[in-house]
Amino acid sequence: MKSKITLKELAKLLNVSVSTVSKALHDSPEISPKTAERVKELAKLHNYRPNPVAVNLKKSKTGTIGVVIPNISNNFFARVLSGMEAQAQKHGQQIITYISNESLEREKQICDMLTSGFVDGVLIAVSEETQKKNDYEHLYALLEYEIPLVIYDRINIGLPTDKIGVDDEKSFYDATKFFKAKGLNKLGLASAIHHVGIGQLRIKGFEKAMESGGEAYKATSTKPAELKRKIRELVTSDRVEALLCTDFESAIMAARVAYEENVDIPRDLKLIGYIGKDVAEFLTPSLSYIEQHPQEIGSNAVEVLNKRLNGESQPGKFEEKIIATTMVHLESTRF
Amino acid sequence: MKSKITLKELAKLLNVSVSTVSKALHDSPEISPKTAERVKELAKLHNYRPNPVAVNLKKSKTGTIGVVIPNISNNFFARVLSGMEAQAQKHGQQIITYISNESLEREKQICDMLTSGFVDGVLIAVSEETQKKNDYEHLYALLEYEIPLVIYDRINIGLPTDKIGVDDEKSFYDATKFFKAKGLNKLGLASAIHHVGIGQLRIKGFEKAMESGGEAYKATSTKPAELKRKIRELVTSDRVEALLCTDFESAIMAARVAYEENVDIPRDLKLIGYIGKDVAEFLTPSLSYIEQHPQEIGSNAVEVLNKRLNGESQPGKFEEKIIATTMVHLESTRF
DNA sequence: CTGAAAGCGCTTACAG
DNA sequence: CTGAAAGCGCTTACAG
Repeated sequence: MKSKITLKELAKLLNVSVSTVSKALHDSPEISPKTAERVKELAKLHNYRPNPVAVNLKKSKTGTIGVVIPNISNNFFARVLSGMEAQAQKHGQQIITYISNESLEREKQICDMLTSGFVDGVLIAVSEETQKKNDYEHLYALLEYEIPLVIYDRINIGLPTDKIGVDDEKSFYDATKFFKAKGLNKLGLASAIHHVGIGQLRIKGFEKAMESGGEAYKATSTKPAELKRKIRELVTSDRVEALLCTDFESAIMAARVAYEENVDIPRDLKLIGYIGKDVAEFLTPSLSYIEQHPQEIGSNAVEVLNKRLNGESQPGKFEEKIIATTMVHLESTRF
Repeated sequence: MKSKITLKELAKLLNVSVSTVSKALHDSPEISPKTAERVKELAKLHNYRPNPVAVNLKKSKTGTIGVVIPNISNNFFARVLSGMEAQAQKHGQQIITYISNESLEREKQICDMLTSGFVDGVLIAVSEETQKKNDYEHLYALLEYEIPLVIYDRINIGLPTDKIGVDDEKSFYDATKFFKAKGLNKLGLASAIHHVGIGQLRIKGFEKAMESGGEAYKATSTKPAELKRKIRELVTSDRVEALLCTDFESAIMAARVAYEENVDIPRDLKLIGYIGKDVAEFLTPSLSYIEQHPQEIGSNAVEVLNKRLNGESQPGKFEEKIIATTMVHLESTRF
C-alpha cells in the first residue's frame, strides 16, 4: 500500500531542503549535477509524482478544460469529445465533461459553476433551447470572468469568441448541385431543425443551388408526426427524385417513409442526410451522408483554446475556423 | 471585467480576518450573527466563490471522478457517461473523461496519470485488448495507491473492486426462452464478441435455455467477412427462425444479410440484438433489443464509488451490483 | 550550489 | 466572538 510520497518526505530522506528537491526535479541549473542525480534517483525509486492540485494552486491554473455537450447520445458530439480528449492528452490537459441535454437551465448551472474556477477554458456547443430563446447572458458571464471560450459546431452566434465548425451552407449547396449535375430535376429538402441556425444555413445552401432551375420542395416541422406527413407527401405525391435531410431525425424518417411506402432507394429516390457514419453505414440500404469530421472539430477546438490560453491569439480578435465537409456516397445515392 | 475575488480581499474590505470570513461563510457557530451577515452580504455582492483548487488542496481531495471509456462512439457508453455526469452533478463532483479506444497501451497511460492524483476515484470499463491479454497490472497499481476503483459493464474480471453491470447470462436465457415459448424450434446465435467475457456469458445463457430442447445454431467470428458468411448460412441453409445477436456488429450484419437475401423480418426471421435504442428504433424494420439501462449503470457506478469514498463501504468487502435488463420488442420480433 | 521564506487560496485547531 | 498561526504540497525569487 504505497501512499503518495511528497516533496517534503523526499527532502527529509535526502537530508536536503524542499527547494533543492523541487529544483533538482525541474532540472534547474542552480543545482549541482551530483545532487540532482541523487534526488532523481530517489524520486524514481519512490515513483514520486507532484501533486497536481498543489501545482495548480501555485500556478493559478487548473490544467483542465471544460467541455459542454448538448447531447452525448448524438454520435456527432461523442466523436467531437473523442477528438478533444485525444488532443488534450497531448498537452497533458484533462477534459471535464458537462452535458446540457439541450437545456438552457442546465447550461446556465454549468456556466455558473464554471465561473468558480474549475477549468482554464471552456469549449461549448450551445443548446437548442439557448438558441431558440436567444439568451446568452451566462456565456457573457464566463467571458467577464476572463475564462476563454471556444464555440464549436453551432457557430452562427454573435458572441465575441473563437469559433470552430463546418460550412453548413456550402455542404448542402454542393450536395444539391451534385444531384442536379446527375440530371435530377425535382429535389426535396426535409428538416426538423429549420428553426435553429445550422438548419437555416443548410436550407439556404439548398435554396441557392436551386436558384439556377429545377423544382424545389420542402418538408419542415419540429413535430415528428407532421414532418412524417410532409415527407410522405413529397415522396408519394410530389415524387421528388432526391431528398436532402438536414438532420438525423428527418433522414431516418425519410428512410422509414420509403420503407413503408415501398419506394425503392436508390432506384426511385436518392437520399442524403446529415447523419453519423455510425448509423449511416448500417441502415438498409446504407445512407449517404455528409461527413463533418467531428474528431477534427474536437481537436481543433482544443488547439484554438490553447492558443488563447497561451496568449498566442490577439486579444479582442477572434478566430473562426471552418472544417470542410465531405459527401460520402453509400447505397442511397447510387446511380 | 470582474476578476475573481479572494477571501483575503473580502477580509480586507470588511476589516476582519481571513479566518472570520471563512468561518462566517461556513455558518460556523463561533461567529456572531451580525458579522456573519455582513460577510455574507459582501460575499454575495462580489459573487464570491471559493477557489476549488485551494479547497481541494486543503482537503486533500480533488472533487473529481475519472471515467475511463473504451469507445465513446458506442452509444451504450455515451449514455453510461451521461448517467454518471448527472449523478456526479448531484454530489458537486466533476467528471474527467478518458477514452481508451479499446487499447491496453492507452489504458495503461491513463492509469499511470491517474496515480498521480488527478481524481478521487475511478470508474472503468476495461478495454477489449486488456481482457484478451489478461493484463490487469495497471489496475492493481491504482489499487495500491488507494484510489478507489469501480468496474462497470465488463465486470467478469477477478479484481478486488466494486462492480456494476448487467446480468448478461440471464438476459439471453430469457430471450431464448421467449422464442421457445412462442413455439420456435430452430434458434440461432450470432456473435462477434465470443472471445470476451460478456459475450461468453450471453452465449452461455442461450445454451442453457436450449438445453431443454430445440435446434441451436451458432455463428461466431471476429472477422466481419467470416461472420457474415456464417450468418448467411444460418439464415439461408439452416433457416433458423430467430436469431439472437450478442453485440452491435452481429445484429447489424444479421439485418443486412436478411436485406440482401430478401428474407422478410419478422415474417421469416425474428431478430433481437444487444444494440442501442438509438439505432434499433431507426432501422427498417426496427430491431428489437435488450435494454441495458446504461444511464442507471452510470448513476449507480457513481453512487457505489461515493459510498466507498465516504467510508460507507466495508474495506475489503466489495459490492457487485446487477441492473436488470429489459427486452424491448419492436418490429423485428413481431408475431 | 543550497536553503529559508513567501505565497498560491483556503480551513481549522488553538489562543485570547 | 475574533484573529494569529499552521498547514495542504508545491514553486520561485532571494539571500547566503
